[in-house]
Amino acid sequence: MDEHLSRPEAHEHDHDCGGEALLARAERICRERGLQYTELRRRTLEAIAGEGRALGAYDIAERLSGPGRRVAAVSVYRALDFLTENGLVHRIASRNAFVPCGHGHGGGESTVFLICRTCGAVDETVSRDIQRGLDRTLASAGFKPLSHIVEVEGECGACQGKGGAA
Amino acid sequence: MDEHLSRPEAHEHDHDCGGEALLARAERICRERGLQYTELRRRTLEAIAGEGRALGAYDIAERLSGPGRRVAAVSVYRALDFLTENGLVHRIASRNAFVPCGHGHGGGESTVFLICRTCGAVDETVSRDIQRGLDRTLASAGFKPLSHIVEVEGECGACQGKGGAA
DNA sequence: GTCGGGCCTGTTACACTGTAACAGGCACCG
DNA sequence: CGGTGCCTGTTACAGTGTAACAGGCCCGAC
Repeated sequence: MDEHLSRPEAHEHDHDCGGEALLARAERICRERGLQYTELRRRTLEAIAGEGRALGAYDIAERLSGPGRRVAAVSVYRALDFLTENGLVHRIASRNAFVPCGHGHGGGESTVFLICRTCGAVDETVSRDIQRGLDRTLASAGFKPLSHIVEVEGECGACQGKGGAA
Repeated sequence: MDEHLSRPEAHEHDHDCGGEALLARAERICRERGLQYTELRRRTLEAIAGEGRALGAYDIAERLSGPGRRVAAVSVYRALDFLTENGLVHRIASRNAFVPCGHGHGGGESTVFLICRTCGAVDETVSRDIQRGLDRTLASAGFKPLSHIVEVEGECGACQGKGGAA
């Protein structure tokens, strides 16, 4: 099932498609695992979930800061570490930025990030085909995988329609 | 002291992991394309090729510097841009580091980087299976790819044999 | 109740990564 | 000789990430 995190066509409305679900999942996971769902962590997650594109740590820090409150980037990094370890956000290595995790990764499927060069939206999808290809390649190389990243940069469907593919 | 990680006999596959062939290819490519194979570019490439693991730009700058000569990182970045554009080195996004490009990428195959968490070696391989899976996934998502990265972190065959898999 | 420990956050400092802008050198061409 | 283009040196700075220490809070042990 394709679960698209963000669709630029829903521009006027704070498209947290999956946003509410993500926050609820965060709360549940922390409760289940006996972890603390602190305000900083919640607000960090909200900042990421409320954005259709990948956010850098310093961008998040800026969003969380206000007139009376300053959040340092280092605090954001710690919150991001926590959220990443618990499968609530992903790091986009090619951008040094973070996106919400749109689903609870089952097994046997590779997560793939589709990063639009035009509008900056990051779509997360999964592919059993890629996982299978990866498994075969790794097996033939005698390599034992612990983690992997697959990131594709290009043009999303919405931006192709808007004139990019004239 | 720096650990010298090149293991001449550790690999059984055929492509040359950063030796004479790459330097010869660099010279040929520059000649063919009318580009300048300057000393800085050559030495940058040699530094990368002479290492079994990924090197950061500042590591390279340090290696190229000496008692009478200081190479700034910014110069290394420019050389790396040149080498990357001409398919002589690759950037490892998950490490912010660079490795020699082990072959002349044909079409239809995805390049995959296998990064050993134990010894730091980076192996470059290609996979038609992964490319096919990627194509299918992108087609079904309506996404037009321009570039992509696939990086796997884990344990290489040599390190598994050495007790890592105990 | 108080003490102590663990966890979280604030703060400072610093290292690493990467780019912009300008100046100088060098080759090549008119 | 002067101009042009490319490469490199240099400085400055922005962005990314981590180490180390201090303070606050909760919670269990005493």
